[in-house]
Formats: sequence, structure tokens, C-alpha cells
Amino acid sequence: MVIDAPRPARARSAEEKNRRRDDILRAAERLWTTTAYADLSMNQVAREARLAKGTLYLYFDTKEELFLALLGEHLNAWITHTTEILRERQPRTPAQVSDALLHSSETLTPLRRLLVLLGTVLERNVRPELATEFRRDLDAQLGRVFEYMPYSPPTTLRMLRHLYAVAIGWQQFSESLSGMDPATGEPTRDAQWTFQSEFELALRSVVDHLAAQDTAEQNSSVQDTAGE
Amino acid sequence: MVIDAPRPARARSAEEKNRRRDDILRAAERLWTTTAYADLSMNQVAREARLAKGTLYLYFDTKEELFLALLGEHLNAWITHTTEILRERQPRTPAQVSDALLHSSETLTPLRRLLVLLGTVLERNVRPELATEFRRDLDAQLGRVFEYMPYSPPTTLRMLRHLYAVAIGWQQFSESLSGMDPATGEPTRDAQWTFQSEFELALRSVVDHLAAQDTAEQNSSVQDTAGE
Amino acid sequence: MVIDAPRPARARSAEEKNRRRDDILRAAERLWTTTAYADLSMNQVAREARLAKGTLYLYFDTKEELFLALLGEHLNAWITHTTEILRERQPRTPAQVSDALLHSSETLTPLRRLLVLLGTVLERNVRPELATEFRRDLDAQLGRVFEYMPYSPPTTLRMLRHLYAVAIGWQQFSESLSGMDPATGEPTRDAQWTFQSEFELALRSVVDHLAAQDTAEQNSSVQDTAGE
Amino acid sequence: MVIDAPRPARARSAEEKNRRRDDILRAAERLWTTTAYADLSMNQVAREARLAKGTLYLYFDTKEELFLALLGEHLNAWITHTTEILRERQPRTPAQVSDALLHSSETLTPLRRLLVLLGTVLERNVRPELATEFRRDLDAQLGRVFEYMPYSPPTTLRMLRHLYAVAIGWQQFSESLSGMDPATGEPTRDAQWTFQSEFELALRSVVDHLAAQDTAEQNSSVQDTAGE
DNA sequence: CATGAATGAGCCTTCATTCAT
DNA sequence: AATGAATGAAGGCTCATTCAT
Repeated sequence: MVIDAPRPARARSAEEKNRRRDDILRAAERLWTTTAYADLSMNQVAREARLAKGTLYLYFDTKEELFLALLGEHLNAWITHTTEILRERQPRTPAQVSDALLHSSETLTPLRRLLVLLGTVLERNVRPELATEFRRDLDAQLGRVFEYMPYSPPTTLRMLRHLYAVAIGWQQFSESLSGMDPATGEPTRDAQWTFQSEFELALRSVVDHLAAQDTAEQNSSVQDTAGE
Repeated sequence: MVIDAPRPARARSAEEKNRRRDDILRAAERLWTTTAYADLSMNQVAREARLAKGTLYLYFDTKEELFLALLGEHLNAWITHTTEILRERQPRTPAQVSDALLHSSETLTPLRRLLVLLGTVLERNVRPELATEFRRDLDAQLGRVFEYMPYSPPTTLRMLRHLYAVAIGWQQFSESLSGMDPATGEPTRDAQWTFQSEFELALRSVVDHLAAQDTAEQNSSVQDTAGE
Repeated sequence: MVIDAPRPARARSAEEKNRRRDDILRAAERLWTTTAYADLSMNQVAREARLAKGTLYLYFDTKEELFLALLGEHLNAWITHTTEILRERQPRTPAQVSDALLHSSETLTPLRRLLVLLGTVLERNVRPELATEFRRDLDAQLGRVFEYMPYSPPTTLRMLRHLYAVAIGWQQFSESLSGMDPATGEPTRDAQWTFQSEFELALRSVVDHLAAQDTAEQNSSVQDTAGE
Repeated sequence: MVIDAPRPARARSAEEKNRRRDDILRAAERLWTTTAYADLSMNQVAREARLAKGTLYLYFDTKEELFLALLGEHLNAWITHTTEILRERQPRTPAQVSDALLHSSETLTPLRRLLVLLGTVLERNVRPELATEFRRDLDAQLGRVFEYMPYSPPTTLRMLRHLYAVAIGWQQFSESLSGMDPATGEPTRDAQWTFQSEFELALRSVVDHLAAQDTAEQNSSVQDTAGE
């Protein structure tokens, strides 16, 4: 019935294979914005990508690897986006840093939901080597952020991790307890708003705190040096 | 391994039934510490509890309700424990409050993992009334904490929510990315330590922040009153 | 919560036991008018009878025996009712006989549905002796009808069997194919009407036919006798 | 018992798929002749068809749809067979029509049992569209019979419906009450015979009756026309 | 007699993955 | 490279029946 899909024309070159891999990821992404992981079958992904189920397994060994790859993409995109913003703004004060990070983290619900997945079901049923590679790559990507942040790399890394933790923590929160109106069972209208404002508060608190620590450390190391 | 358990063959009285219900929860808990939710079948729980599968369904309508009940237990225990500590210490300063909360939140990994479940799979396939009751009960329980905290109830509630969000955020974090040694794939020895120290930092930051806000608000309302 | 039920006061005498047995049958009957056999659990029957599940099994060995007993009751009631009508009307012509039988068979949907059950699920999982007794009793009861019918017992028996067969045949028919509107899937408004009119036609046809046969046989036997 | 079946491992073409679908139907049919519907699990069907359980669900969405398809097959076969006979015989008189229909309905026990199912359990748990299609298709098929019957289509349809009702009525009858020897509990040797002869009597009666009505109606309509 | 907690075989169905084509 | 039919383990859950109380 559906005619307008001249898709499966054998991906021969590496480039074509990448394109096909990307098609699958795009299909998974489209479904992911509306469907919970458990309710999302490989069958659906295949249909959405207009490919056969088996083809998916030519590009991803398991369902989990597929979504891990999707997460990787989103993380990279976020890092790129964040780097961009930091380069433009060159933030100096903790408030500026928080502003920049907050700005870079808006409308990232899909990413946050994927991050929640990471600790829940992803990394099971994934080739260990792939998991390791994923982390290595992530670390490398994060390195790109360092040079635009006014703090030492360790401090920056901690900040980013807190950003991560707080984001998924509040994501989870807004999806569960406070996400539903206790009376009607309907999703609360201001759950999203709560998420934003509390996420902001937590982030600013932590950034301030870490920034102060970082400054103190640098001063002390300067003094150490001065004392030599 | 399986030794015959001296247990009444039939739970007739309400008390016995509560005990049996508890048996089931304990069995689920034992398995839960070592097994992911998706890999944990009702069959296993039944075996672990030395009961027939059908018996489980006399006490819990669905798998989800069983684990929701387990979460409820843990939450109540935590609240009780926390109330206890707060009553003993009567913390005044933000630092004291943070100390108390940190102390009350040690060794709560199972609770944190259950909380992650809450937003992920629990509350699906649960009678809506039960979900509502769960939230109502939780709110009521949280109320107990208010009177021992040196801040206004709204501020206290926000603090507890941040505690919740930060706890599950770092739980997730430590279970995924940093939870494994990049080289060996083994769980990092210091993942737990990282969790503790970063969780502490985040909590202190937020408590300080909120406490300052709270004080400001109270002062301004005092001034308002004074100005009348 | 339900207080107004002082039921389970131990049925000691035979009479009390009969009453309790009847309670159960009445409960089953009430449910049966609205619910399909497969959707009707012993639990429901017990609740409806305000008795414990186990108590049902003191009076009926299996679910099937319970409903077989219910069918027996309905059959007896029908036979009694029919005998009554026949005694009053003393029908002579086939048309009168058909009229009487049709009148006695109105509004018997529950009975017809039970008869359908008989060939489908009842008689499985029933003690063979009970099944035999059921048939013996039914035959005996049917004997009561013979003396009020203007035909020989064998002919009368055949008529009744045809009545039975045609009744359940059209019952089944009106419950399936023609029972639903092909367009909307809703139960057809005139399914009941179809049942009545076609049932009447079939019954009259068969009664006429058998009556003619019966008369012929009697004449011939008279002639035989006369010829002696 | 189980000998390796030379069957294509995968049904690729539409034709092969039809064959496989047929395999499943044949397996279900074999079991159906000896087993009651409720005692007949998809597991058994799968084993009998030498397929995995899941494969069954590639061809039929539910157990009920499988048996509805089986019924459809039998009905079509019967209609084809009947049409054939009618075409050959070109019956004119009611007796000839009855003869033809009786001949076409011999040895149809499986079909009759399936028809009983239809009103009892089939059409539950079936996609409504499929149920509707089933009825539509049946009506269409029945239309094929019309042109070879010497009566108006409405009369013919009524005859066929009576055939249906009487067939399942007597089927039910012979399977239950009179189907077992009251003494031994064994299936009566002459149950089949009773079925045949009484079914014949009922059918002839109804056909005669309806034929007379039909002729009367045609005459009156002729007269109406003549009167114009 | 009455209870209702406990049983457990068995149900239908799903879906990630494999592999013949 | 692509397909999609086939797999089959595993799932949650039901309910007639039993039996300890």
C-alpha cells in the first residue's frame, strides 16, 4: 500500500552504510520521543525506518546497543552545542557559567530520558568493549568543554557530572511523584516548570560551590608556588 | 539450601496475613538487591518466598504493585529514621541540617534504586487509586519531618525533593558511566565513594542555598509585619 | 462492610441444607442471566451467595455439577409448567398442541442457554453416575407430559426432542451470526423476534409432520386390530 | 510417531504462506475432532503443526481467530458442495430439495461442532472487523446457493437458516442427553442414527412448510400483477 | 459445617534474536 | 546486503479446587 518508499537499495559504500545506520537512529529517535523503552519494539523501529527487522541487526547487535548509540549521538550533540555557547560567551563568573550551562540544557528531555535508560537497562546486553568505548569517547568529548570553562579541568568535570546527576534526578522526579496531579492522576501542568526552576537552583548552588572551591585551590597553589 | 521453614500453613488472622505479605516483600527485596527489575520474575519471587505463584497475587494485584509496596516501605523507613535523627540533633544551621540528612541517607542504595524504578516502570500497570494513595501517603509522611527542620514547610519540602533528585541522579550516575572501570569493566572500587562525596557536595550546596532563601523570606515577612 | 447478611449459620438439618443448596443455585442463576459460563467464576457465585468458596464445594463437587443442577431445575420447572398448560387446554389438533408448546416455551432464554451448555461444557468433569441420574430423572419427568398429549408416548417424546433441538438451534443462531448487525456489530434489535417466529415455524412444521405420522400409525394399528 | 516432515523451512512466497497457514488449520482440525475447544491449547496445535507457538501467531492473531478461520473453511466447503449438488440435481419439488440438502449435509459433524462454537466462544476475542467480514463473506457465499434453488432468495435463506439451526440443535442433542447410553455412559451406537433420521424429519417438515408458503406468496404476487 | 488462604497447572501472548532465502 | 518467517523462552496472570483452621 505504501509505495513512496524506494529505500532498500543495498548500502554498498561505507558512506551509504553510515547513512542507513543513521536512518535507523532517526527512526528510533522519532519513536523515542513518544514511547517508553519497554513499549518500543524493534519491530516498530524497523517499520519506522522502513527496513526489515533483520536489517537492524546488521547495524546494531542488540536493541540496547542501538539505544546506546542514540544516547551517544545526543551526548555529542549536547557537548558540541555547549562548547559553542561557551566559546561565544566566554563566561567568567559562576553566574555566567550557570547561565551558559542552563541555556545549553534547555529542551533536552529526550537526552535526559536516555540518560536514565543508561543506568537502568542500557549497558545490559551490550558488548563490554562497546560500553568501554562509549565511556572513553564520552570522556574525550567532554575534554572539548574544558578549555572554554574558567575552572580547572577536574572542577569542570565535576560540574558537568553534577549537571548530569541533577538533570536526571529531576527528570525522574518530574516523571514520577510530582508528575501526576494527586487528585486527578493527570500530568501536572507545572511539572515541567518545577523541573526547570529546581534544576536551575540546584545547578547554580553546585556551580557556586565548586567555583569557590576551585578558586580557593588555585589561590593556594599560587601561594604554594609563591612560597617556593 | 532450602531448609523447611516453620511457617503457619495458612495465614488466617489479619496479623498472619500481614506477616505473609511481609514474607513476600522480604523475598522480593532479597532478589532486588542482586537482580534488575526486568530480570526478576514473579516466579522467582514466589520461589524465594516459598509460596505458589498464585499466592503472590492474593497479596499484590500486579508485579508493579508489589514493588511499589516495597518502595513505600523503604520510604517510610527512611522518613522514620530521618525524623528520629532530626529529633535527636535538633539541627539549626544549614551545615547541621546537611549533616543530619547525610547521616540519615547513608547506605540507602536499595531505596535509591527503587526510586529510579518509580519513574521508569512502577506506576505503570498499577491501579490509579493505589498510585494516588501512594503519593498521598508519602506527602503525609513527609509532613512528619517538617516540625524538626528549622525552615518553613515549603522550604523543607523543596530540600527533601532536592535530596531525592540528587540521590537518584548520583545513583544513576554511579551505576552507569563511572560505575565501571573503563579498563576492566569491573565496578569501580571508588564509585561508592564518589557517590558519597559528590552527593554530599550537592546536598550541602542546595541546603545552603535554600536556607539562605528561607531566611531572607522570613526576614522580609518580619519586616513586612514590622512595617505595619 | 456488608453487614446485613447473617447467612452462614450452619445448615444442620436436611431441610436447611437444601435451602443452602438452593441459595447457591439462586446465586448462580442470577449471574447466569447476565454472564457467559466462561466468564462466571466460582468466586463470583460464592460472593453472590454470600458464602465462602469452599462452601460451594460442600454442595456441588464441581462447577459443572452446579450448573447441571441448575439446568435440571429449569427443565423440571419447564416440564411442570408445560404439564400445567396441557392439562388446562387439553389440546387435540396439531395446531393446538403447537400453541400450547409455544406458550410454554416463551421467555426461556436462560434454559436454552443452559441446554447449549449441556452439550458444550457440562457433562465434562461431572461424575458419570450424576450424568446418568440426570438423564434418568429427565426421562421420568418427561413421562408426566405424555398423558396430556394426544399422541402416543413415542411420538410425544420425539416432539419434545424436536422442540429441544429447534430451541437450542435457533438460540445458538440468534446468538451468533444473525445476532449482530453486520454493519455496526451491535446486537440486532430483531434477533429475538427472528428467534420467536422461526422457532414457531419450525415447531409447527415438525408437530404437524409427526402428528400426521402418529395418526397414520394409530389407524394402521387399529386396522390391524380390526383385521384380527 | 514424529517423522521428519519435508517442509520448506521458511514460507516466503504468498503461496507457501498459504500452505503454512493451511498446515496450522489442518493441525487444529485434527485435534478438534477429538478434543473439546477448552481442552485444546495453542501449545498442542503448535506441536501438532510441528511449529513454534509464536509462529501460530504470525498467521492468526488469537486462538479464536484460528478456529473462526477453520469454521469459515468448513462453511465454504459445505456451500461449494451444496451448490454442486443443487446444480447437478436441479431439484424442483420440496422433497427433491430436502433430498439434495440432506445429501449435502451428511458427515458434517465437525462443521456442526464448529457452528456450536461460533455462538459460544468464537467471536469473543476476535477483531470486530474480522467478525464482520466473516459474516459478510458467509452471506456472499450463501448467495451462490440461491440460483439453484426453486424458491425466492428470502425463502431459500430461511431454509438454509433452518437447516443450520436444526443441524446444530440436533448435534447438541446427540452430544448430550441422548448421546450417552444411560446404563453404561458410553456413546450410544444409534445416536448418530437418531441424529440423521430426526434431522431429516425436521428438515423435510420445514422445507415443505416454507415451500408451501413460498408458492402461496408467488401466486398472490402473480395475482397482484394480474389484477393490475 | 464453614471458611478462605493456598495451590499450581496451565493459559495466551510477546518479542528480541536468528537464519534460510 | 536485505529480508521477514520462525523461534521459543519467558512473561504475567487466572481460577477451579483443596485443605488447614
